[in-house]
Amino acid sequence: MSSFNKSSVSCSSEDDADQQQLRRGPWTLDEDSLLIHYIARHGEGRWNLLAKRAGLRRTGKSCRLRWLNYLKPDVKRGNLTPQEQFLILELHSKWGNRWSKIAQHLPGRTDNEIKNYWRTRVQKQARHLKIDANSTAFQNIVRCFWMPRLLQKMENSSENSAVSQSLDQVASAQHQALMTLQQQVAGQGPGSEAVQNLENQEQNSSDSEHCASSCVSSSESMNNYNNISQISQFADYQSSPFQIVGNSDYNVTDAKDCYYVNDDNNSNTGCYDMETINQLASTSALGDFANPVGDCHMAENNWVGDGFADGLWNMGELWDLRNLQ
DNA sequence: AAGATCGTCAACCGCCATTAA
DNA sequence: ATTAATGGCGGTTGACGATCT
Repeated sequence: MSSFNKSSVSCSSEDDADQQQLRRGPWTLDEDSLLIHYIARHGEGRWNLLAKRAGLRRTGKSCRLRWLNYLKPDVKRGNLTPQEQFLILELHSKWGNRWSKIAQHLPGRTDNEIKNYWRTRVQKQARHLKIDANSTAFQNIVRCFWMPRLLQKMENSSENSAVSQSLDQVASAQHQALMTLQQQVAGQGPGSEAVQNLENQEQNSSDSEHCASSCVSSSESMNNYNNISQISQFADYQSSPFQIVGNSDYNVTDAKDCYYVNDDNNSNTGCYDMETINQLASTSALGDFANPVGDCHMAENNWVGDGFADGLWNMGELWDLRNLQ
């Protein structure tokens, strides 16, 4: 932490003297307490002034950051749920590194946290695969492997692990699925478009529902959302987590933290939130979605876990897959 | 057991947009 | 209209604990 405690050159002016006294680095409990109590009494804003009046030898920016990212009461801590991870992946595919915008759709999560998640978990996988995290190939891998796994995980958790598969079954299913994938990919031309081709092949399949259940594809992911919406049609509309609304973009309402998702073709717009996704995961219909059958069928429960790096990508097998590209 | 390496995440930095004077 | 202050955002850094060798 020594690098944070640089002392500035002494100066006669008052401002510079203040600067010299500014603290950096990790916040102490006392500082946290000062900030919390001051904001409780006077509210947020005017951060530079706040810092001075609260007796904090910190920059206004530092105070703001500490409050927004850590001290604010509604800041959620702990591991991101599969639902949250799913949303991050989906929203990032749509908006890119617009962390703040993405964070608006994950109540209690900060842009910093989401950014850290992306860099430490998602980009790491891209690095291991030696693929650019922004490449189409990687995005397709995310859609075809990661997101369905998250949905599966959501479903599994919603079932309270009542139904458990044996490890042998899981390993066998995944192995079989991978073999299928590899066969498909091997049949494609060279280059990083292999997975894309695979996905296209899926999309060109005559069985559109099968396709939808196999990949969560980005520009096409909205179609899958529509599939979810279709699924919702089977439910009682009063209690359905989806609502049809006229919004043309992702949006969030203060009242319900509800996500309005519209596809690019201006058809159905689904409104859903974390709870919604949870509910969906518990439906048998989504079960099909979350448990892809056929060409992209992967069934390893641990692919998506609290520790992403552990079993999520099954790196060796993805390596094989990548090498076939 | 100890050093090296890795992963996570809080915090900082610089830039830009907005607002107030 | 201009300028300084402030707020917000995305990128980056570095401390520290965990894991590996």
